[in-house]
Amino acid sequence: MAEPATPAAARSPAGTPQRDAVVTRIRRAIVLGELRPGDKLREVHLAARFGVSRPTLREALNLVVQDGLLVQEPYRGFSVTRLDAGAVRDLARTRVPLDLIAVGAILEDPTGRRLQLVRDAWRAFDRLAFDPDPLVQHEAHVAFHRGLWAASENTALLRLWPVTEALSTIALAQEQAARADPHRAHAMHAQIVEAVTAGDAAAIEAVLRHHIIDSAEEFLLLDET
Amino acid sequence: MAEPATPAAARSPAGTPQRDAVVTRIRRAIVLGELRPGDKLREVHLAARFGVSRPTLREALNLVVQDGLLVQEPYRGFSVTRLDAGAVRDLARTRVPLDLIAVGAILEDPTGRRLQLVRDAWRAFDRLAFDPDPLVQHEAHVAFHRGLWAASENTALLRLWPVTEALSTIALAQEQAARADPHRAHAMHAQIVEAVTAGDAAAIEAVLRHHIIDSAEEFLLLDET
DNA sequence: TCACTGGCATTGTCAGACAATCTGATCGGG
DNA sequence: CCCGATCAGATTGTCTGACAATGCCAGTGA
Repeated sequence: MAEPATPAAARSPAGTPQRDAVVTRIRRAIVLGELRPGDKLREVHLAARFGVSRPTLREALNLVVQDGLLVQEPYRGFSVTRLDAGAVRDLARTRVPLDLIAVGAILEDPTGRRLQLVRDAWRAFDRLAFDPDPLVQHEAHVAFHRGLWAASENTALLRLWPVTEALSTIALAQEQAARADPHRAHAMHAQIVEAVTAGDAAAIEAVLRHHIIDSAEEFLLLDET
Repeated sequence: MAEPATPAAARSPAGTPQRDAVVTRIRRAIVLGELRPGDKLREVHLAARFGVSRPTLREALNLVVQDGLLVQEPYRGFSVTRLDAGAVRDLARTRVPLDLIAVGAILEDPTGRRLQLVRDAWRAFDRLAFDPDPLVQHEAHVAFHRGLWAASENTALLRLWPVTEALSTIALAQEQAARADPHRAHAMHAQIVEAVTAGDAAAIEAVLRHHIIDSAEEFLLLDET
């Protein structure tokens, strides 16, 4: 009553719901490795840290659960998803055909607009690929792949993207130390754009497979021996 | 080790949080056509109808949003997802390759366990395909396709399933009237199981394509003319 | 040593309230 | 008569604070 020196409502940035801001901060914490796969999340602690109430925090957590970054067990709480070696292999094997669906749609477009979208995605990535902030690097990398799917203008693919992105993010977060070399990622993406522009289906499949399977292999080497 | 003598479970299955029960009821309402694509959902009304508080209801709604059955616009509320003709076509085109990934993994398994899982899914479907309750029919149909993906033992595919299922459900709900003929679905699924058992890749792709694209066409004929 | 029974920490849920925002209808001006 | 601005009601987003349900762990007794 007479002591609300800092009312929580004072700093609500009247625009986007706070919940979405919390979602972003949770994602960031995972990408940055502050929250590691397997970590348990305690609601009161996080709510205090983010300056929101528990109901709002829970809404945010549930959102993150649904695209796979977190898992929830009833009455046991939320924890960061942990992928085993098989899951990473499955992801790699599944992503290639999905990327090929996207590329197929891009090449089917006679107007060339979709190809232009790919080039736009490339330019955006190119600008940020060597940013000093590793979070920016990660987001640029992810945005490029999302852009590839978006360029297909396939709405079903776009719906599947968040799940795919979350799984990939976890896989990367798991091997926090051996983060992918930005130069290699840049070169790989350049090859992808080049192959798509050329329209050579076989080359596209080869380079995509190389990029994705290779990333997975790198992870598997660390994880298992 | 006494049996779960939970009397409080009068309105929700033992152990599972009420929120999950609400999620199920919302899904059912959509499948049954009580909630039609495009309908707005008012929180107070639904909370009263389901006998839960608004925070709990919102948690449930957010869960359903994430796999695509609902959409949420800030300060405008939740509404049932509506797919246009292009989205349905995209979905059909995207599902075929995904199903082929599953089938590929099933055929790769030398032990035959995955094939057995397919047959299990078929048996479960066969038992319920002609149930008088249309909801049971729908769930049996969906469960068969999920079973096909599950039989691949590909965890990435399993994660993608909820999104795919939600989109398919919406597409079906949209043409509430012209519900698929259960006999045809039964025959189609029989063909799929047969082709997978035989291991004939070309035949599998043909029958899958036929089943999925055909369902989509049926929808498109109603929607567009 | 091991099964069992508490207590404690954490999650699941509720109720009511208030602020922020959207919606639709009314009203004044061109 | 038509059109845009304004205002009240309705709806969503969020908070506080509390209580119930469940899981976890330590202490107890056989």
